[in-house]
Amino acid sequence: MPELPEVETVKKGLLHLVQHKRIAEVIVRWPKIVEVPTVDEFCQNLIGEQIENIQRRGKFLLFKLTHFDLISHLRMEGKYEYFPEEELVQVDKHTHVIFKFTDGSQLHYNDVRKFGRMILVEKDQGPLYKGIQKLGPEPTSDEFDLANFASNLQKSTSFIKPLLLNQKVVAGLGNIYTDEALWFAKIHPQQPASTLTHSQIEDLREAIIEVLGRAVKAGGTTIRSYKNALGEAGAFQLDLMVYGKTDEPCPRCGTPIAKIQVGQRGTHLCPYCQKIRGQDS
DNA sequence: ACGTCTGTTCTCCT
DNA sequence: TAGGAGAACAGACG
Repeated sequence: MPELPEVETVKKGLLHLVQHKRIAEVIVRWPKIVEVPTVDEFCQNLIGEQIENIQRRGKFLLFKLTHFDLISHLRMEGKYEYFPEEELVQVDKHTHVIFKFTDGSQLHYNDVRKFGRMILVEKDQGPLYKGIQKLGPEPTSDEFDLANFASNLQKSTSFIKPLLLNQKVVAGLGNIYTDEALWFAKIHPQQPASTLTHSQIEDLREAIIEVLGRAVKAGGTTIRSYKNALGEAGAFQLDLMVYGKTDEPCPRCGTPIAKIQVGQRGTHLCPYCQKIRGQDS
């Protein structure tokens, strides 16, 4: 479930449920989920830790504990599920990490594809983790300013879509919201980033901020729906314009939405609205 | 039944 | 060093 808006929604949900709880025990059922340190250290170090706060950076969750930062990335299908009491707990084959709290409640990390990762580092060292350190600005922050964005696009030799997906120019976009933002800005995903006109760059920046902002307000988007997972249950869903709408009419002009491959990723666009129309360079 | 696709990102290679 | 392919996994779909 993880682009920026979904992760933000999970963060809020988790904060509400587990802030100030103290960890009594941790069980790791699929060791590869824990990247650093060893599974034994991971479990040992977490005992007695209290969840002071939960933050988000790009698509990373950052649990601020008493003596550590726990970094969690959901990758493709990672989910958290909360059980208020032991009697209600359900462990299935995709439950890979179990956090038991001193009050008897539990937080489970489920991940069908096992791509998600957890990293435990010393207190306040989370932002130094390599995956977080290389992230571009948050799309809502002042850092994501037009001049800087434009300069990054001009320096690139790649298509605009793969560039937006790599997290370095701006953090938090994934396959869905990149397609949506490019549609709003009327930019073809395969337009070379360095050929975008200034007006296209302005439109794109606005579209990114707008699309992600609206998705955060809506509580994210669920493509495949699962029950009971944080950030999915009961949330409003953002209405998507192009993602997953292959052959449906473009909401702007009625032309059927096309699906193509761009850099290994399925890509949805309106072939009429989104023509490659940058300047030569 | 099999090939293809999937909300991600890391490593390896050129 | 930038960027493309493949990998890490499991399941849904036609």
